[in-house]
Amino acid sequence: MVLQKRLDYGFSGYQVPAIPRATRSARKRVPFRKRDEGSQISAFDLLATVAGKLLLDKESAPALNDTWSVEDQSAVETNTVKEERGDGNLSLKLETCNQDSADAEFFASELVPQTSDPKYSSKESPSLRNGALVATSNCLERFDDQKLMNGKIKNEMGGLACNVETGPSVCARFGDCIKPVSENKVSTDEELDRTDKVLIKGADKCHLEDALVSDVKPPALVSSDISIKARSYEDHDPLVSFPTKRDDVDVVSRDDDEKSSGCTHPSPPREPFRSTPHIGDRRIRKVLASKYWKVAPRSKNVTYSHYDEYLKSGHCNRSAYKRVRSGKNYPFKKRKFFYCSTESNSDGGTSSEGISDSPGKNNNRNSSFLYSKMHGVTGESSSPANQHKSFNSRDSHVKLRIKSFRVPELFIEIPESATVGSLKRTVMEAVTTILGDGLCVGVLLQGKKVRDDNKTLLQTGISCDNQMDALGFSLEPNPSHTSPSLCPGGSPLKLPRDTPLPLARYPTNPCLVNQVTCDPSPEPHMPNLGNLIESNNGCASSPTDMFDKSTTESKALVAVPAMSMETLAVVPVHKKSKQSEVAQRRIRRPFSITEVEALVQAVEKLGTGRWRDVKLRAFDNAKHRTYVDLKDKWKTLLHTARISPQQRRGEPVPQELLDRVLNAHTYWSRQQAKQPESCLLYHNSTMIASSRRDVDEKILG
DNA sequence: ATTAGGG
DNA sequence: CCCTAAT
Repeated sequence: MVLQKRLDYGFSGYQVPAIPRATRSARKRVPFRKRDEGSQISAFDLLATVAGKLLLDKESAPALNDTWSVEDQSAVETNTVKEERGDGNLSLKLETCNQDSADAEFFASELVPQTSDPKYSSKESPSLRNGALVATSNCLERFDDQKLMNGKIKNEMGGLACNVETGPSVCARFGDCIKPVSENKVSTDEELDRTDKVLIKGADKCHLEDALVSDVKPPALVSSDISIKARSYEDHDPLVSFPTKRDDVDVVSRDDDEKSSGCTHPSPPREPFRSTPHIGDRRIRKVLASKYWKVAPRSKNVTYSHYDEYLKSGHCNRSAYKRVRSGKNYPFKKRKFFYCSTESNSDGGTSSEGISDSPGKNNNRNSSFLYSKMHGVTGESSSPANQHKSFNSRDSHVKLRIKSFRVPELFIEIPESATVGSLKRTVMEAVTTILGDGLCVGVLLQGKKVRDDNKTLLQTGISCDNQMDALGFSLEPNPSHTSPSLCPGGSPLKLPRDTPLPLARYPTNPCLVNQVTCDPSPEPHMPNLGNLIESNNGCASSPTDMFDKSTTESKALVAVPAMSMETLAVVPVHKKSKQSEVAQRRIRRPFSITEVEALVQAVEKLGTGRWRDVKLRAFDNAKHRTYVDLKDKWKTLLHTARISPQQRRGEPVPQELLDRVLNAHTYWSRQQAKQPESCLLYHNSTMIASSRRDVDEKILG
């Protein structure tokens, strides 16, 4: 609880999947901008792979690498959304808390792909340009490899799945097999061929010709046990669906419909329906985007089958998908996620941008509403929805929809004199640090943290039958990364064996932080790293075991980019803007002997119980000493005076002063019992220990 | 806003 | 130092 208070801005949610454009509008978001250095792994990727094991679209990745900045403070405070640019970059949304200690929500969402840009469609993927991205992909690849080794990976193009729980091998996969339709497979399968052609045609008609890329979604990863699919529903990219016989227009409409198919059965069956080829034209997507969100009835599985098979057949082999990763096919996945719209989505529902009208869309839209509420859930329960019960029942798999992760809170304090730009930077850095630092995933059930990683879902009580609302996930700071320096006590957190130590994400020297923030105030500031630590503690019992399985993976990922976060996540400064921000604990400022002297003197004169007067008299110009502080100090002085010298700690207080404290205390105590006003009496009778000067002064006063 | 005390 | 209840 305490922690909460300290946060000025808490990032409580990280929304992984892209939010449909329409939706976005509803929510306010603060755009983030890209950072100069491109060498680090994107936070997004980290989240996806390491921490959240979420499958994210590659598309978004590029953006993450960039630095984010808050548009402006007001936006943050007001929860205003700034429109992100259409550059296709990922945008993060920062939502501040209007209420007291409410946490701000931080969302990362991907932008709707820019359809029109040809370059993306075919070859150059933004990622390539960005070194960071490259790194990412590598990491990802590793995962892929692992999976492959495990044999669990499926080649089909599936939707992204997020395996939260079990599999060691959970990895986020980004576009596994994506190829331009035209290029890839057409030749291979005739059947498919046909389809493809059709598709292409449709595309053309739509004027989408520039980029027809069929995106194949990565198959859902199925880990042995249970896989939670973040985007189960979305598995089928709308675009994919298009293969049907419809004409151009149809294609569009289809997309919408397709979504429904998203939920697939995890492991066992690699049903054709699962894999969904995507036609990857950005434009198309864009167009379709509106529809994506809608829930579609899964009627079309059949339709896909060909396609799926085709895909399975091996068109998407590893190489293919490497390729994909590296560059090209970002486009498809995102949508999937959200077929269940979040609130925003629902809101966005309004946004049907110029999309072609495809009949039947409305239906989908409605369904999306169901989820509208979920959006806001940042806290404990991330309410995964398992909406389609029908799917669940048959296999023992629990299907979850992870709406958002709770991200560890960050405390950001900035001097009022700071510029908006610095605020932006600060937030950016804080977020980046957190996100990039490697995260653990926490599982919350009924608001309680599930600490035992070894329990099965069943044992834990997580089952399809349960209200999924009770289940939540959280992203927690990776304890291993917490810098020892942060621990005041000097007892650094234990590092888990596996963790990569070398990564020092947080500045060792707190001061650095300050520099960054430019806190004008003369007073020393302490870094507020505490919250990080605290939150860690608060989390799971042993951070280490938190994600055993994923450990390996995460390690790798984390290590790679070695984020060079020069800045600390936490930036100390003072910001008092609102009550909402809980004040940070004031820095400790031990009383100097001089101060003690002044205090004692004042108390001798004024007596205890008149702290305001004491303050005015002796500490009027010491703004950091409040009367409460003085009162507290007196309390401790008294205590110190009463204990043996050996027990005293800190800078020793002259015995003489302590004696005076004792005397004054006894005297004033007595006075209180009797009559309040006898300063003189005190002087006359008790001043033995008082110095001459004191006496004089008192008398004078 | 202060005081008094417990934490 | 913080937090609160009680003034």
